[in-house]
Amino acid sequence: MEKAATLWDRSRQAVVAEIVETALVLFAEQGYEATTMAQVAARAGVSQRSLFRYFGTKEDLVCGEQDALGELLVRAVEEQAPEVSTWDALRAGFTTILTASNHTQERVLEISTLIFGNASLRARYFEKRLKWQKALVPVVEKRMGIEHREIPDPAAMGVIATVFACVDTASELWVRHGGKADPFELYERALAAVRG
Amino acid sequence: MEKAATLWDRSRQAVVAEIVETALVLFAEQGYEATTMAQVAARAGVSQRSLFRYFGTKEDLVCGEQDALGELLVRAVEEQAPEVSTWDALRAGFTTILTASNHTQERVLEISTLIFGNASLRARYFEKRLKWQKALVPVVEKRMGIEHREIPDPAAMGVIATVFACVDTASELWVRHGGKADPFELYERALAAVRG
DNA sequence: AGACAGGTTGGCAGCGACTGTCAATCTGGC
DNA sequence: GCCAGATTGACAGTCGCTGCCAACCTGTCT
Repeated sequence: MEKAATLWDRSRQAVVAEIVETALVLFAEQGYEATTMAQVAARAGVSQRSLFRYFGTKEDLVCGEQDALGELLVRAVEEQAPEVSTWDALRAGFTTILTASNHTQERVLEISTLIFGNASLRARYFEKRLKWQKALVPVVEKRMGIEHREIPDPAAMGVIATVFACVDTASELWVRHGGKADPFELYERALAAVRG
Repeated sequence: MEKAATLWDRSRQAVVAEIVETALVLFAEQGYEATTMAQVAARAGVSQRSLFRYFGTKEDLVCGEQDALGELLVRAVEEQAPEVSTWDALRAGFTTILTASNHTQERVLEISTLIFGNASLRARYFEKRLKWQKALVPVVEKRMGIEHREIPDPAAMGVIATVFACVDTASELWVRHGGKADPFELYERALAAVRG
């Protein structure tokens, strides 16, 4: 069963990757909004119904991998040594998911540009971001020595939200510079302005 | 023409307010998602087509006034004395729009709870927030003594994004406390944790 | 008063994202 | 080869939203 499951998983993963690829081509050709799910299904050679079974929403065609990245982020922050400051731990987490991404920089830029350029994709990304932030709260609280309650502490939440804010700032500027800027430096400059 | 226009505006505004009221009642009864625009139109006594003319989207039934608040925010920050720090100027802006809102605290809480509890409303709010942030960039750059370029400076953007992050943190916690907490104190605690 | 022009409304048909359902098909294990 | 379970595809339907057109209401000019 083990081997069968993974084999099946691999073939499914290949199908998913191929669908994503055709979708991205179509989005690049005609734009995200102007491309219908029917078109994607037709060109990918699956029925519309199956397409919606693979990707629950149109946005998932672009943002589908973010769940995995979120878990990775939380784990990376968790595994930072206790003497590392909260800020450094969070930055390390983001460094991890950036380097762990198995895409070329061009692909990341393409997808980021797509996301930043479309309202519903931005919304989708934002929702995922919120989940990541929520998952980080206990980790950061522990690191800051704050006891966990049902309603979190504003300090922990504020720090997390701020780091995400600076990451978003850096990402947006990186996209607007067409990838021709160092995202880490942008992040550092944003955070430096905040922390004085 | 002056008087006629305002008279007409007033009647239209009354219609809008009444529609919003019936919509909020329906949302409270059955939830946001489960309420269809057809239901709102029927109970408000207008055609579905006209409902969509008053409110371009379902989300606008809840988030409709945010455009005006955004302009108010930008103006308030702009009008702060130059010797006021950027952080204080931004906080003053948010204080302004909070006190300028012509709703009772209960109504603000009701709407905020609705928004924080639904993904598409959150998305809508987030989009508006992005517009506010964008509009604030030149104002804050000027205040920080940064020359304005086509692609903004990460320092200004980071500061703005951080203030919004802390405002969001405070808002969310305020909602989760059922309004039984001081939102300003929550904001101060979040920002204090960030700025050390 | 009556015709005329402007904007407002309602109904209808349609699009696109998304879902439930059910039959057809494919798969792995006996 | 056959059966059970999973996967797929086709179809119809819901809901948010838009374009279009005819009806209507309002104020104006003659």
